[in-house]
Amino acid sequence: MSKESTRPFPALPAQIDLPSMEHEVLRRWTEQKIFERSLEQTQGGPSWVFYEGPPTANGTPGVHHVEARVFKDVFPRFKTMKGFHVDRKAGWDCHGLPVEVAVEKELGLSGKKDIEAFGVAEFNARCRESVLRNVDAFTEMTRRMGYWVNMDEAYRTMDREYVESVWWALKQIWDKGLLVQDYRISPYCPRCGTTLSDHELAQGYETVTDPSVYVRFPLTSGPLAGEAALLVWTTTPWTLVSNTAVAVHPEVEYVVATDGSERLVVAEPLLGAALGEGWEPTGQRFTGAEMERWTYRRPFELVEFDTPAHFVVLGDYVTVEDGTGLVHQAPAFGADDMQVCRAYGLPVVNPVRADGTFEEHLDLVGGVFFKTADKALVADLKERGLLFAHLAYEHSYPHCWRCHTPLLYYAVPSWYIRTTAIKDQLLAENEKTNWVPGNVKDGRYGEWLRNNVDWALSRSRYWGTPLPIWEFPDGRRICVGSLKELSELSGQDLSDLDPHRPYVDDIVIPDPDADPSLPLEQRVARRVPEVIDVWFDSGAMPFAQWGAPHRNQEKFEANFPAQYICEAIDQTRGWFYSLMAVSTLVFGRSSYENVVCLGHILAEDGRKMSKHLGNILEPIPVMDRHGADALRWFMAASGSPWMPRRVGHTVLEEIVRKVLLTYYNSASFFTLYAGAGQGWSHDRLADAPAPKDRPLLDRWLLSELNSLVKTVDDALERFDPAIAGRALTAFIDDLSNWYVRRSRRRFWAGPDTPEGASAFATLFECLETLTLLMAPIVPFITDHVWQALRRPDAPESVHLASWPKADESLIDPELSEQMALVRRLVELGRAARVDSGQRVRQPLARALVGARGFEALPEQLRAQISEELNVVQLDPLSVVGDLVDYSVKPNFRALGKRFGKGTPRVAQAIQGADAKALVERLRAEGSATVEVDGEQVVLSADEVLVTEQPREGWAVASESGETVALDLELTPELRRAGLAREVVRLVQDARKSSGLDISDRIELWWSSADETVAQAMAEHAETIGGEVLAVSLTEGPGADDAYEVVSEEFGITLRLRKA
RNA sequence: GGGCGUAUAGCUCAGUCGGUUAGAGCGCAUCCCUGAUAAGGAUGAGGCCCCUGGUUCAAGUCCAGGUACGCCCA
Repeated sequence: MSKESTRPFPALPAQIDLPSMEHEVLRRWTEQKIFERSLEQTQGGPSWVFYEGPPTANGTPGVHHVEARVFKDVFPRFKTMKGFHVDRKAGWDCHGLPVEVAVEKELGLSGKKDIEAFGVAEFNARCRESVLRNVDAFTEMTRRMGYWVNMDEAYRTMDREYVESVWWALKQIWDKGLLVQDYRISPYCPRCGTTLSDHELAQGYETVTDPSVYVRFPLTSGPLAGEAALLVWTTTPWTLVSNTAVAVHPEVEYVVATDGSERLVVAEPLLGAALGEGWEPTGQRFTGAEMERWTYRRPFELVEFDTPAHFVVLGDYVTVEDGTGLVHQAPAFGADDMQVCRAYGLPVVNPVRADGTFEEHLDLVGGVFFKTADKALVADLKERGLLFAHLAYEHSYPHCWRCHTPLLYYAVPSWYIRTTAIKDQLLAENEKTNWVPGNVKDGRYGEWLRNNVDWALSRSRYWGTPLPIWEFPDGRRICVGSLKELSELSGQDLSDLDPHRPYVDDIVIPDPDADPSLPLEQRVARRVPEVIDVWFDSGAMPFAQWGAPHRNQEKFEANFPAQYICEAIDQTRGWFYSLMAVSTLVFGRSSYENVVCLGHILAEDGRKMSKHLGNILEPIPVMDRHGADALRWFMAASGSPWMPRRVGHTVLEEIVRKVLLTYYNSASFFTLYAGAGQGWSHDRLADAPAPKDRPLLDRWLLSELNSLVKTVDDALERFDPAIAGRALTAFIDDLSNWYVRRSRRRFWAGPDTPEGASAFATLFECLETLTLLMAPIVPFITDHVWQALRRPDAPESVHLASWPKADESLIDPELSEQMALVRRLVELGRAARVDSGQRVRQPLARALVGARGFEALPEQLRAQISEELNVVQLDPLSVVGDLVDYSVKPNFRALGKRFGKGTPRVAQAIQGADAKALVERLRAEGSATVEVDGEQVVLSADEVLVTEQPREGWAVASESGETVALDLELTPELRRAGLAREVVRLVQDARKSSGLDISDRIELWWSSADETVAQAMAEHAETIGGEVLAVSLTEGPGADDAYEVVSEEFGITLRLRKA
């Protein structure tokens, strides 16, 4: 026997302050380097790759950040316990507009002009600083919540090595011809001369009145050429100058209508709304598809078109909500227009200059501000007889949030990645991906992929990865894949260059073949001004986190692809997409196999958390109040993680009480008794009876435990910790509120008795395994409990231990069923007790039970019922014979299988049969016949549900065909036994309130004027003495210094003192 | 406007393969326990399973349509 195995069993005090326990555990993890050791320990094992989706280091972390971080922690811990090596490299997303906006606010700047006046170098330095500040806040939260991730070697998307990797990837895409420049329609403020982000756009909607004009476009080809005109509606007459086409919906029906003098084409559903009174359909009708490529005469001949245009095109986005169902197309001023016209190879004609005015040379509108031009244009249309109607139209139109200038949707040259070229590949990669929950794959994400549009990559901003494209004055372009390459091209050593603006903008690439007599500017390539979409940064993380391929190429290869990633649902079009797209573009395959997407976290009031609403829950204060474990359990195992969930103090308190403290109290109970008296130690496990030789209660718990291991393991393998959590909660409840409660006496008896030996072994084994199973979800409390419970040769931390395996031989479904019946019967008995007004301490003579399976219950299980209900005898209801009423119901589940359509008739026959006769035959012969439509049908016992109830004189409770009836007749003997129980309780109370230790022996005196009490005391002296650890039990007043209890209710005075 | 999701007790949520007495926790009411005890437990009340239609011997569960809400996108 080793020295350590004889140590007194360490106690877990009944009271525990969870947050301070967690701080202590955190300290120990750091001191003993538990995380590092868990990685070393699995070094040789198979690797399981996890990618950290970098949180945007913008703003401080909120509880919603805890959600994904819990999931990012639970599965790596689980896999680690299973022997996998799970490298966990943290990362921070550093670039992007939100960072810029925050810094702008800090500096009191407003817009790009301000930033440039302030200086891009200084501005970007401030952005970097802001990011670092927030990284610190995230680091602290991450540590506090127990998320094990290597933050010392975190990747940062703003680091030189990272940017270089991104450049490399862009060059791969460039080399494949998929990185191209094209127009992009962006909201644009002509006064500020800048495009606006979606976020800025949302702030600037104002209600304005615009002209609403209906214009005739006379047809020049097709069946209606020269006879009719298309009627087109627009609220932006100034765009008619650039009219390029007219879009119709392919499936909408268009009709020709006439007022007797002219013919117009409109969508049928809008006929009345667009034309008003006096117009009749001519009967001619066409689907949109039939009208494709009909040509028409354009409204204005002010600008040149170098390619054929001005015909009908098909667009799915056309609606018949308002207007005429025929939509004027000006691709320079509308995203839909751009997309539709591009598909027809139509040109992008844009006569509006960057300041919002029309080009000077144009007739009618030259030099006029775009909005101001409406008036002259409408007047001209009217004069030429093209204007059909002119109304005022009030609607909400975006304005610049800064200067209130109406915005222009404007074609701005922009860089795109032609993801549409790899769409099929993306769909194929998605097919191979395991999505949790599964519906995202074909739903939200699949839908997004199927409607894939090219990735608009460039941003006209400052704080981002600069687009590494250099351009010569003659238009030749070079895409640069590394600083080394840039050094070679530029002829200077740039290995220390900060690859951000403005420094990178200063690097020029000389043209070796250029005529040296030209001015310098004409002989060098300069970088294009844009930076790239931050989503590309994060999508590049599989290789960029290692700086690959410029460095650590082998690390990248060993960690690609990932087995697991996880973020909230809003990342479907964000990181989930960029990660898959970048890898598919560069390597031809996706970079992840399993992806879990979580629902959002809401405030307790069901709304989004926002400063404005004042319903924000700060993560660290929450964890310091309820504990990180409670928050982790909530995130992992409460409700359904795929759905939006509300978090607040109430739910967390419930988790603490219901799950964490119940678990902890069971462990604390165990250590209390294991440390009492002679004590229990791990070497006793070897002496304990084999599981199959233990009492049924123990075998039941071990059966439940091993089922639990299977359930939890299976659930975690399927990335569903909520299922695991529910099973764990149920087991904890079984353990605490049935096993421990029913076994108290055996623990009290100590580990030296045969029953005690089993009880200690069983409870220890269950707590040990339960602790392992809970460890990935609630790593603090489990490691704390582990310290008290662990065997001498067990690892120092539960997180260094191995995941348990289920012992299937201990799973006994029949026993499980039987115990479930026992517990249902106990509940019925308790209900009957409550009805009868007889408290449980008063023994009753007997209970009668009517329930399927009752007669087959082993004696040990019946004893559980009679002890729990405190009845002397337990009998089947049938013993009272004629005093029982029977009722029968059809068991549809069983009947349905056999009779199908005939089920209702058989069911009716059962309900109509003589219940008593039917039951008696079923009991006697195992089958019975009923008549159905003149035929005899033989029924088996399980096709009929029997309920039996005694007629009178009993306290009865009955549910779902199961009945418990209590005999309420009290004999004097039973009353005395009840009194003895009351006395025991009084003494136990007194022991406690007089401060005695649980194993202290006492001297006990009693006196009573009641003859019945005296008789009870005499009769039950031995039992009472044993229960309360009395070395003596004497009638009389007792010692003066003894502790006294007087019970008027039972007419007895008791005195006790430590022996 | 499009896509996706959700709707079950006052509240938050489970509900397996479709089976006829739909569950849990919180809250509420009434109690119990008092050697796990600043805890714990029992019992009870409380249901248009969103609506309409369909499939089926049988629908909270499957199908279609609608309504409401949420998210993403326009």
